[in-house]
Amino acid sequence: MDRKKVSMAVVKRLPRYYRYLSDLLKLDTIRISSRELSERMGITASQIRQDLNCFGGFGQQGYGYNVELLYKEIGKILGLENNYKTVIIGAGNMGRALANYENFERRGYRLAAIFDVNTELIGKKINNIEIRHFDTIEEYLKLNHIDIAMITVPFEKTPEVADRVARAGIKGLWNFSPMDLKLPYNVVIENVHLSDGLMVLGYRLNEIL
Amino acid sequence: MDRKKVSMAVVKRLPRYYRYLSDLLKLDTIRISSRELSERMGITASQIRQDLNCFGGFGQQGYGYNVELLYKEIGKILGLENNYKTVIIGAGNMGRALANYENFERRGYRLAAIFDVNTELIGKKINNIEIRHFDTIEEYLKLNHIDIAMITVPFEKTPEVADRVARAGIKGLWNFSPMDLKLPYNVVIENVHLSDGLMVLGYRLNEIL
DNA sequence: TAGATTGTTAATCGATTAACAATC
DNA sequence: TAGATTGTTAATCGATTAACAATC
Repeated sequence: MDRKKVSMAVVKRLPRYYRYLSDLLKLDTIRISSRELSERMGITASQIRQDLNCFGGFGQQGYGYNVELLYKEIGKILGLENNYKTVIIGAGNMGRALANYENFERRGYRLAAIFDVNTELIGKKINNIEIRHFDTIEEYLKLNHIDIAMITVPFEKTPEVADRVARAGIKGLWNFSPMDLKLPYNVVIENVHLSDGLMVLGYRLNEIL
Repeated sequence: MDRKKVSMAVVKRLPRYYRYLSDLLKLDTIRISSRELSERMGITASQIRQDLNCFGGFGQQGYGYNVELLYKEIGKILGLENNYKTVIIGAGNMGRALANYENFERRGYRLAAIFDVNTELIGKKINNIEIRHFDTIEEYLKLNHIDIAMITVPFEKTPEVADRVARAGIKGLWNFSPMDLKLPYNVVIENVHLSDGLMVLGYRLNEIL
């Protein structure tokens, strides 16, 4: 894939397009114009056409976009056909929430195992996925091809856990601790900062006060 | 507060500043220059000065910024001194995760109650907060001043639940379902799209493949 | 005072929107 | 063919960075 560099602003909008197209598919919509989609999504038709054309000409003049085709193409762009395999590290409430979150599986992300240090949990299952001891993570990653680790361990443990998993050769980390995880390895990191979002809500409430 | 309109780009960076300042405070750092902070955060010093000057001149020439003062000022800007009161709706894994998330409380958000429809849960407590039946939500909101409802109910239930809570006069909604919640009331909504973040991670992994 | 660093203006860069020729 | 709508270029807008005078 040697397409020109696409800006993060565009990339961050792709999952949203994907979601709206998925909804349209469910409504058995065959085709949609950029104008129609723009009205649903509350953005400009121009932006939609610009965004999509970063990746190719998926539409047809005079017709618009075929919903199913566009949906599949965006799925490919997002790498969903790689069928990423994931593990969750930390079987606390957040880990359990993620393990039960149907949306990931629907998008092609497959959860392979859950890890924790609590010996009482080892061997039990969450959503039919076995909980293993974190001490066996290196061995597990050696034997199984895993793409992404979702890290939902307590704040203080996060750097060490991330380091061990990255060393063991994982390619992507999804970090749920309120810190900007940075590692000296060639690993893609996405940080989820839940409280940051809450504070933006707080800011907006404060504004209209 | 009649300051000029501040762009969302700036607002979204505020919680991050707040977090870094909190870390500096813990390290007993008294003062910091925009250059020093910029190196820690991986952004330009110019941007930091621009951002902060949307809200006032918190620094001092030749000195930099007093960490504690700046921390408190950003806290005020984010509305944290309003001591927002929150409720969680949906006592599933995500609801429980949020109820146990210490970071919110530390930021001044106080959880007042949890609501669910599962009668087996009613009266029990999570993190010492009582679970109440969702049917009593209107009554509860009438008797208690609540600012924000965190909605962690199943996808299909989300629009109805949001509607009821908004009608009952809540001011802010924090939505965890993978949909863009929109309501015809004067209510501030922040949507958390966890899977969107995961898909951006997937995109980035796919890029370096 | 001299050095440091802000606050702020101006320059640059990038992202969004508008416009329209190409084409289905 | 006529109408619709894309793909794409050009114009605009906004956000980031650079520069420097003000000032502690």
